[in-house]
Amino acid sequence: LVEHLIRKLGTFARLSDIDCLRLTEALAPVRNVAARTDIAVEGDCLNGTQFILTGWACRYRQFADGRQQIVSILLPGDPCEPAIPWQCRCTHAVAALTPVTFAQIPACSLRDLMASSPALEEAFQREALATAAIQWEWAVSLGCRTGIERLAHLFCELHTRLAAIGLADGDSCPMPVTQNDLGDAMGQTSVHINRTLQELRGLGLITLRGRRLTIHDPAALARLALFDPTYLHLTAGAGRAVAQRA
Amino acid sequence: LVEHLIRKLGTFARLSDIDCLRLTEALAPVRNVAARTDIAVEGDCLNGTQFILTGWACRYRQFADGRQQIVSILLPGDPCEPAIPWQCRCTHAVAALTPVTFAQIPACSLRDLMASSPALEEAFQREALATAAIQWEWAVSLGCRTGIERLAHLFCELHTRLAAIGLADGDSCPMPVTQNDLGDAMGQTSVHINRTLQELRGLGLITLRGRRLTIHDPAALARLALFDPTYLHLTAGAGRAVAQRA
DNA sequence: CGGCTGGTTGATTGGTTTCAACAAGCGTGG
DNA sequence: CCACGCTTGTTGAAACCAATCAACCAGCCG
Repeated sequence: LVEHLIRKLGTFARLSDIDCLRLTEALAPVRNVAARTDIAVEGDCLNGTQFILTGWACRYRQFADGRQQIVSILLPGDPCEPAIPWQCRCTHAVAALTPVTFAQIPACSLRDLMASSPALEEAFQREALATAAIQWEWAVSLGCRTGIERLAHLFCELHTRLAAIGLADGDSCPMPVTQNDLGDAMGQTSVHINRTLQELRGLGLITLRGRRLTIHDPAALARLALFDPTYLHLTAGAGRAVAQRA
Repeated sequence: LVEHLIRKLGTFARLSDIDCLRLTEALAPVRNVAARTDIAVEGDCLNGTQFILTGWACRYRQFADGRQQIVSILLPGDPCEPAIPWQCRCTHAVAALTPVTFAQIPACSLRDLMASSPALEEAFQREALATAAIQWEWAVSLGCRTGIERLAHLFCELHTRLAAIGLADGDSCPMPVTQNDLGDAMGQTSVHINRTLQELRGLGLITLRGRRLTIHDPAALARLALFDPTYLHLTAGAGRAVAQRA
């Protein structure tokens, strides 16, 4: 259950068995929620950090007029908020995209963990850096990639992130999101996502069916997407990434 | 010179005089650069964190075909990258928008600072959280705000952030960016920014002239922008913000 | 067998880009 | 001091990408 979290942190620092054990013990209340339910909402006062253990979630903002925007996609091992050992108020809601199990590390436990294990401290801090870079690149996509480039980039990124935690199967990976979700994430309508997907399929680059993505030509997809996996801060060997062969 | 940095961190934790002194001493090499020069470029290997002391900068990505996107605007007191005490590789370039003075805190000094002062540690960590939230909201703007809402939101945010470090003068603040910069930041062309600005002026909401922004109707601007300053994590009293009166 | 969600398609509308030209401000050098 | 060139801002017309609206289909589940 905590396997993916350990795997993810392990890409940022070498964790000892003790570290992993401590981490596991710190995950206080493990909870399950169904797809489409909120894990945290705007205004929540959190005294700890929630981590996604299994399933996919997203950070989003919704306006009164119905518009909504997904600003991050959270995969197993990702924290719902930056992992800092202080109580703070939630500014952007987090919702489950699929059934999700998540757990909280209370602020005090997190402080203990980081104080007692330099490796864990490093891992958390490097994770924060990687997450920030993902967020920057997300803005790049929304700001200046075309429709087809955006989608291609998202697929490259998600596949690479999944591969890093052992959840990709070669050039194939789960993609349990609706076209509506993709639209909310990429700042476009589901109608347009649909047409863009057809274009990607027509180019022979991907197959997306039954909540599963298969990338037929990783190098070409990465080229189209202007995808350079460097920003993910994945150290070599942490799973083969889409474009490392590009 | 370090006044703005201290002011900013001071909004996140109560710093003692000793903390401020130590912080000042840790800022090793202070440097000046002209506008339009790079402070860090993609691939740089940084063994410390750079902080903007005076002037404005931006984080951006540029593609071979000329497209470019500004993903963050950095104001005095802002770190160029998340402040973590580890060497890491720069994934997104940072450039000065105006003449800038900046300084580095070497990784080892940063570690010492955080180890010796819980207040500084808290301030840095809360700063990271606030920065993340700004980045999320940036994605919201790019993804689902209209042209005029985006610009209005940017002005609200920048004014509020400037006010928090004492750089706003009532409803007025510096805005030393070109329409081209605004376009690169908002994912639009400068031509369209120009027309949107005229619309904002026509509504009597703002004046933007001579690198200075004046907000005539803060409440109306915030309403138009769907601006809710909560996400900036500014504790009350840290400077009057645009929409706190909305 | 409904009813629902998610996916697909077509026609129309509209917001932005593009291209092009020109005006205004400003620093520099003749 | 003025002329020049550069950057920045402004305007207009045409082209285009994506949103909107609406209808329809497929699969799934109670």
